[in-house]
Amino acid sequence: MTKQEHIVNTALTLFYTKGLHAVGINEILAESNVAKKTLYNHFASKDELICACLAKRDTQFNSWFEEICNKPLAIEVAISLFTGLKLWFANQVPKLGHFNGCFFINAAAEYPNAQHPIAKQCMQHKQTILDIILTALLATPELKNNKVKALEIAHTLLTLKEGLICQARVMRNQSLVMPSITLLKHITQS
Amino acid sequence: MTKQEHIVNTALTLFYTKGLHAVGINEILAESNVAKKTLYNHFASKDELICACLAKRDTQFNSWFEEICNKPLAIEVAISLFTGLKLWFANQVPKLGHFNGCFFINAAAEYPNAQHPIAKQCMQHKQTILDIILTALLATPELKNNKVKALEIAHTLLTLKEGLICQARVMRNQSLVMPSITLLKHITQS
DNA sequence: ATGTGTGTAGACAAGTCGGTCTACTTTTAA
DNA sequence: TTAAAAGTAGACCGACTTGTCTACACACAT
Repeated sequence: MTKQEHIVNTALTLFYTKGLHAVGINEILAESNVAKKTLYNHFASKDELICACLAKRDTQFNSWFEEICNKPLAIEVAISLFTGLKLWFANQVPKLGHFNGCFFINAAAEYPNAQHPIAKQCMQHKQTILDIILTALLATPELKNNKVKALEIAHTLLTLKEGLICQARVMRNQSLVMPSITLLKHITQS
Repeated sequence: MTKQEHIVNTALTLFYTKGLHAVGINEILAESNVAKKTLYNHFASKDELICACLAKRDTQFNSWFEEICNKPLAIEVAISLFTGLKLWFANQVPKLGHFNGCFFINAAAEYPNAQHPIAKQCMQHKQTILDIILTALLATPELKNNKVKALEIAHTLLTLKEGLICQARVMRNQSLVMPSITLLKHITQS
């Protein structure tokens, strides 16, 4: 593992756990046992380091997300999506780390200016997630010839996903109810 | 308007627009034309001021939310909820100010420690919102004798609401699709 | 009129922030 | 072997942070 990767790994954990503004450069240095000069050799600024962390999390998260969406039938995509989320919320997905909400929603909350590179990267991530769901749905026999309906279902599933993540984060898993399979059937069949 | 209310109003706008960590005491003082001593006469710390802002937003938001949930039939509650959100996202609800996502989700993102007073207040807000939806549903003839189903529907509507708010915030209203009325019918009837 | 709020203006303390820079050491490759 | 590259440790800079405190002004009730 290169120094650069090591810094990003440490920084990502801290940023995701405590928030972007709450973690200072010095804390990252202390935690990763790296000299300040080394960090600034690899990243021009804190913002650039944050962007690298977002990129890393994007890769990490999407690979897991593609896995759980990869099911042959539309209803199975939906069910797998929500059982996967449930596992994540219960900290049973090691590669995603200790659950602390959506890193990109959290990051966007700290950088409200939509033109900021960090905000843009968060937008991009959400678009990618939608694409992953849509691709999975379009690969099913039920929906491969109905792009309009597939897109509509993808949007609904995405909305439920984001809603569940926020509730799991803010409510700390209390008062969290997953969509029933009956509901998912309605969504994927109607 | 008392000095205290004036300070909270100014602080709330700044906090909601720019984020909690991003806004300093001095910026609030400059914007509100108030002396530092005056602020610290009314609030013991920045955290306490933030809590006062959360409380103010809670009152403000809930009064609007109760209005839009106050419909005689379950399906109307659902439809009214999402048309209301759409108006909010489009900045057409003056009393809620310029849309910038859910203040409580944003705040919780900046204070990940669940024991922190700010995090607790965010949790409380979400519980209240669930109660408002549930109360509205239990007042309808379809659901007044079915508390279990009413609670299930309330949770689903809440999840969709949170998901839409996050998407509207992160994606800046791009790629945002409201639940279809057909879907809402399924949810409120099944 | 005389004290008691409550307000203003802003200096100040003590610490943190991101970021630069120097001096020195280790690793690596020609 | 030697020179360049990449690392360490940490002093330092200026700006900013929350919060305290002094000195003063005005309003109002006794």
